[in-house]
Amino acid sequence: MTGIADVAALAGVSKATASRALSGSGYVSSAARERVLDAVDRLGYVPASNAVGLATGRTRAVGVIIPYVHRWFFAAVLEGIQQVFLDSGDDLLLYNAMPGSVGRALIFDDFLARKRFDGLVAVGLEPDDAELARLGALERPVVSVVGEAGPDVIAIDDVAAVTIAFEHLRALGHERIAFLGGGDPSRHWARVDRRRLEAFQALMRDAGLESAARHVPSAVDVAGGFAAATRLLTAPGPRPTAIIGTCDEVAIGAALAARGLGLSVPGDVSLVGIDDHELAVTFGLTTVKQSPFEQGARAARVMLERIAGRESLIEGPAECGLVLRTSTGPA
Amino acid sequence: MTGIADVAALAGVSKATASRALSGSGYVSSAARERVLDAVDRLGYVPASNAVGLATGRTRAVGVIIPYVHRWFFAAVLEGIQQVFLDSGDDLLLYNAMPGSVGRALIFDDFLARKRFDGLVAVGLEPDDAELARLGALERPVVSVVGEAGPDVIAIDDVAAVTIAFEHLRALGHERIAFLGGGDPSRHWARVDRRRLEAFQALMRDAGLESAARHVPSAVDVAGGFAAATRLLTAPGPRPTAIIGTCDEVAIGAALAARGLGLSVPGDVSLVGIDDHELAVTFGLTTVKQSPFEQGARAARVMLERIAGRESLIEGPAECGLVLRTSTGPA
DNA sequence: TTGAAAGCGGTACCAC
DNA sequence: GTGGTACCGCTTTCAA
Repeated sequence: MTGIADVAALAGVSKATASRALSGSGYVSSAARERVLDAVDRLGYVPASNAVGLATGRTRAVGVIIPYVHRWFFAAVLEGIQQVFLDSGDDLLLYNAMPGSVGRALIFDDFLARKRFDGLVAVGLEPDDAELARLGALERPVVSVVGEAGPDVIAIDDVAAVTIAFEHLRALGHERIAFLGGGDPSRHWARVDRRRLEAFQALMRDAGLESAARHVPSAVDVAGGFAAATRLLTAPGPRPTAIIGTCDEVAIGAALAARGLGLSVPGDVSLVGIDDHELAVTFGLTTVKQSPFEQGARAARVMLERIAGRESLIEGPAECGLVLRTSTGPA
Repeated sequence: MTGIADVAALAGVSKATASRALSGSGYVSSAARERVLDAVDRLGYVPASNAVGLATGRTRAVGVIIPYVHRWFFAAVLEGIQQVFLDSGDDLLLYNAMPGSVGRALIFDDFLARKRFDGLVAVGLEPDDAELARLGALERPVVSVVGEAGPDVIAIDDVAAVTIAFEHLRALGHERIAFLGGGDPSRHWARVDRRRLEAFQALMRDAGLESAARHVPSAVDVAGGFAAATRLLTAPGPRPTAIIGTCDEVAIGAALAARGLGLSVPGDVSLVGIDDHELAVTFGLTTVKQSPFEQGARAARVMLERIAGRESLIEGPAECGLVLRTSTGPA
């Protein structure tokens, strides 16, 4: 292995000078610097990161703890995070902490304790108290995307998102509106999902439409939305004229269910989601768009600030806004 | 920070003994071991991994280089890999190397060169020559899942998979069969996709059905399948009675296209995919199932062997087999 | 502006 | 069995 000693030797300087020349800190004559840099690429020298880490106390790595990777939202967040760290030069340690899994316990009990990172980005974590304590013990910055694992949180305003969907439907004249989601039996996404449900209920109440409100709990994925919508649309009594899905996957499930039942969208029932999932365009789904990729990137940038010891503020909630497609129409 | 010196002091032994007691190598009296272990959890001692790394030359981390994270297949592989490393105790470094991106170049030029891992799992990598050279320079084991970045490759046999789909359709009496995929304009998944296309063409030829074969290139996702199927099904001339999608996402796109055109599945057209995507069941898609999660897990286990210096063999291609649902029927 | 040397936190060889 | 000690490769005083 070629180390900094080799570089120093080839450049005819001491290790100390070589180190300074490379880190850019401290005085080095430009002549010396030149020779060092030259030696570096003659030898193809790459600093041993654990040696650097040992000496500086910094790891130049960031941890990302995330419940799933196979859901659209999470995958996009992860890619956004990665992109920023790719050009800050930080390595990314992945911790896939599925709620309730043994793996998750291992991560909190063992992996995080090793502190192989300078900071931790928590995505949709929804930690319990014990987990929160672990995060605190880290003594390292924690930035969250959706879910509240510390002071720095990046997420859309769920109430605002639901309000946008709701008002769009109201403007089209809908009154019998249903909400799919909230109370996912598997308890994932629980907090976000519940916030959205409560926002919906409040909105209906304030509009004097409380009795026209419907709600079917749904697992937060396509199959869940399909099942929930099937129940909703085959239930006795007047059929709702519009459905809000707690996210696009649920709304897409609802679209499939409606088609399966021979119902036309938006003729018989209008559909709105939240997300702007990659499939939303294929399904013509009207939705409240958000950008998980951008949220991940923003979280990563905030993390870089925190690691650098800067306390710059987070500038408000992440953006979201209506994207009109063909799944909504007049009541 | 509490180090091994503190543990040794509290246990009343030397650093050397403490180290031995913890690593389990070398002679330590059980009395001493007991006291050390005791000290460890009184102090909540966790070894500093970079110090360990410096001293041993091992990182206790594994890199995973993967083109995407937001596709079903890749996400599942990643989760499979993570699961195994979670209980081997190895950290997982993620390198999201999207083909053609600047990030990918950075990864190959800078990140990998740091060698912060004991081995690298390459998922669907399809590296070019320069990239392959970089991997070689790593001097660390490389295990691939789909794509050929070294001697150890875990993947299904694409020819076998296509043959299964083909023979299923033939048994139902289909002759005008189309293949969607192959020649993805974005050039991702290029090798796999092409292998499947060629297998299809050979099969049709051998069955004397060459002139009944159709082929429409498709991007390897739902939107791509939708577009390709729409073209195929609205083209002049006799309509194919069956379609093989290069993967389930493409086949699902085709299902949506068929419905959009008022065609019934499988009445007017039968559909088969490859994968058993999580949406396949919702769409009733008949498919050649494979398990990317299991492939990832297997790759991780092989990696553990290689890191340990063992040369155990890979036991043949990953499994795949037909899953019958409702998207295929008699010609 | 530069170099010697003392760590950083472990591991492992070697003598006792 | 156990302890002293020389590294692992780099950064960072401190003195020159």
